[in-house]
Amino acid sequence: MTVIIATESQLGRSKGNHIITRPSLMEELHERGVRMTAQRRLLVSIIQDSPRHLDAATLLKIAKQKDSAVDRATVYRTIALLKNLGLIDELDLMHLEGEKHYYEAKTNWDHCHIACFQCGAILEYASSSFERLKQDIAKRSGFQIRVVRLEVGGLCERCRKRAS
Amino acid sequence: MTVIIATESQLGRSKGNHIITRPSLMEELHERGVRMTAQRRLLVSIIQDSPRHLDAATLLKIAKQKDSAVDRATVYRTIALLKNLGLIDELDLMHLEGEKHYYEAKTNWDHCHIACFQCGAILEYASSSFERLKQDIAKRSGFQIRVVRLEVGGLCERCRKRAS
DNA sequence: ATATGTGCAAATCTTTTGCAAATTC
DNA sequence: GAATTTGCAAAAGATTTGCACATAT
Repeated sequence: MTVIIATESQLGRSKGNHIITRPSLMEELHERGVRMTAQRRLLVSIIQDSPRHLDAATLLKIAKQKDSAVDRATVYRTIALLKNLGLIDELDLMHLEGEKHYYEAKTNWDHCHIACFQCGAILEYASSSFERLKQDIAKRSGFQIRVVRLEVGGLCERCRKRAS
Repeated sequence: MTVIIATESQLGRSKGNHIITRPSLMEELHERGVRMTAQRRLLVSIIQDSPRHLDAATLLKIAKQKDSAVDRATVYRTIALLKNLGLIDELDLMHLEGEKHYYEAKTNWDHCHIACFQCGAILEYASSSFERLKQDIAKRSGFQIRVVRLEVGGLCERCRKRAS
């Protein structure tokens, strides 16, 4: 079971003085002159609007409800496209349910995903200390950072209390 | 506080005043009363001593050189055992070469892995800001953290300069 | 002696690919 | 019309599983 405690809705709140948003995938694609097909539009809008993290199989299932012709291969190819353009992030969510990958539209602030091994809840968390760490890493390592993935696994507050 | 940058081989140096070490897997297993077989001893010692990050197939290949009877299934079962006991960490290394997972004996300080998309170099990086972020996350989320995975992808200094 | 671990071979799950037909610009 | 994308079906890659036999305590 995947329970989402704070996702986009709450994530879009504020982080200090800053607002966390998800830039429009469609616009980004257009700006980069990417050829748009009906299926791409469909898949992209599903990813953009999904309230939960989608894996390839789920994305396919949802897409098929609108266009039964959509094929697995197209889903994977579209994911690869978006990933290579840096428009979506790939997550494992600590492999709580198998080895699949999950995807979400990139936010203007990186955030981490915290998964509860007990109940499967996923919490999203953005903080300025994360930003500071990124700066720190970039400066000291000399790397030009393109993607960051921070995932945490443990026991959520409720499960921790229940266990003890 | 000082922060160090190190590749696998250099990891084990120092982090400020602290020494980064990899506790003995064998001892940990013994302490927990885990039944030890010849193959477990072999696999565990390979993981413990490996200077690079191992994926299941590579671990199998190395193990077979010592004991040709070792089977893939045993490798996966041993990895699962160690992972569930929290004795090894699982990494993706940004999927630079396929979807496989890599494993390493846990260190007493969490560290992040930075991968160069261009040349494939992997840099390991431990810092006090990482520790601070972990504290921050634990406190704010109420989670009891068990595993942390921070992976970064980008261009290393050399590739960045070469590209421009 | 009993519980646990292992090899084998087959199955499962996720992702990728070659190619002819369809679509976009 | 040329270049790109798609469906299909097959392949590939990574990991898991059932079961009879072997091993550890």
